[in-house]
Amino acid sequence: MAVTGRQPLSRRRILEAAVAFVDREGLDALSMRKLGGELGVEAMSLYNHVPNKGALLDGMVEVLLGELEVPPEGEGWEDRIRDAYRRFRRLAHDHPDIFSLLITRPPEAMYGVWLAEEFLRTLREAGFEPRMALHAFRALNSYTVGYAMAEIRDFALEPGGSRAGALQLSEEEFPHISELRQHLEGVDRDAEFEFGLDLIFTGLRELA
Amino acid sequence: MAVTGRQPLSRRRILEAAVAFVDREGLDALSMRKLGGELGVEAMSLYNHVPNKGALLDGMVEVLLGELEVPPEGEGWEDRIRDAYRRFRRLAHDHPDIFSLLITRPPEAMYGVWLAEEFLRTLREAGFEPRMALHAFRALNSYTVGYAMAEIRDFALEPGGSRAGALQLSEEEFPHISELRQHLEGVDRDAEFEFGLDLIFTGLRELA
DNA sequence: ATCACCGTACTTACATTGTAAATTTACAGC
DNA sequence: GCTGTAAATTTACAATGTAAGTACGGTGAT
Repeated sequence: MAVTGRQPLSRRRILEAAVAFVDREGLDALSMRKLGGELGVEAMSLYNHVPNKGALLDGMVEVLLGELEVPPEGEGWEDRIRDAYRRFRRLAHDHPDIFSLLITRPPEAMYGVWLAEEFLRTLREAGFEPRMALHAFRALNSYTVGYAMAEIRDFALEPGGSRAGALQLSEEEFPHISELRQHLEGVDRDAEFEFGLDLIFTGLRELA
Repeated sequence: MAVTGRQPLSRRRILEAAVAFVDREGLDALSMRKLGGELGVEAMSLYNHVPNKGALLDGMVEVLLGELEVPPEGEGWEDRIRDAYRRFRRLAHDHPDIFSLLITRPPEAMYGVWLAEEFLRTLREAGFEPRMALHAFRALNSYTVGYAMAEIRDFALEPGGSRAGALQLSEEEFPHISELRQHLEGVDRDAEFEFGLDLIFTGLRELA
């Protein structure tokens, strides 16, 4: 019987299906069998293109970072770098579970080299010493990764996650957190993220 | 036959054993059966004290944060806050896998409230408006979490992880990364972390 | 056309996992 | 002692990652 013309499996197709699946169902739901099912194929067939599940996860991170585009030149170095980090943060929104993978997994390869290279070039051209460029790079990276992760988890262990209103904590015991309540609704996360960048860039101008 | 006088199970004992086990063997190695074995008990016995594995993981995070101590008053607000974040970062070093859990898991309860409360009090007393205190809090949190995670993974996708020397990338393609090579050895992470805090505090003094 | 080959997909199998359900054990108060 | 209750065990099952072996389908050589 003629099989419905399913196109052949490939590493790329598998990774993309996995990303789509995880975006839809969450990382915990991902299993080789279900992913196979998604592609109209048995679980073991995947192993012809991916050595094991770990490599699959790494590949998904690879796909994720593949979505990043280098911002165009000519905006001035600071705006350019801000732009890059905005894009990076957007990845976290678009693919939260895969972004978490990026943070969590001990990396096999260096997915991000070219990205780092671009960043360093921009900073060097802006006049930073190599070592200072590295520090700046890491500071901005750390901040952005941390902020994005906090967003993904909805600022969970901080006062003011969306569910913060749900849990009742006594005003006497936690007066300052309670005080914040009213302010929390109105916080614009884009602006808040941007403010954090402001802090770091201001510091850089001052200290570098 | 008289059983060797094993002390009774308890949530606390289980959580602490789990933390110790994960510190030793890694998070992936943790299973209910092995943890039971660790305590001289069958897997299912654990369920008398912990509803499921998820709750176990949450409890481990709880234990982790329980190790945090509030820095003493009287150092001046900035040093006090720096101190708190140094301690926080140290948690990541002492219990890397559990620290990752803290970042990753969707939280059931707010472990950290009292910590946040303390932080906000300090900032408010230092003269920050509530909203600004929130922004500062989140910025510092994000940075510290991000930096600590990067350390745990050894700055993996950045130029300069410990294994960065291992992979060969052409100097023509990545000149700026290559340029950094020589500087990477000498980077003092404590100092680098501190520098990031400097950046943010400088920004705060300037912008707040 | 036949045959050998080889990569891809499928089948079967197994150890390990989390945990539900039923059962046994151990100890408290009478 | 007997009984009630909490804790520990036993048994069981479905789901997982993946090793090993098998079948298949297309390509190139004869």
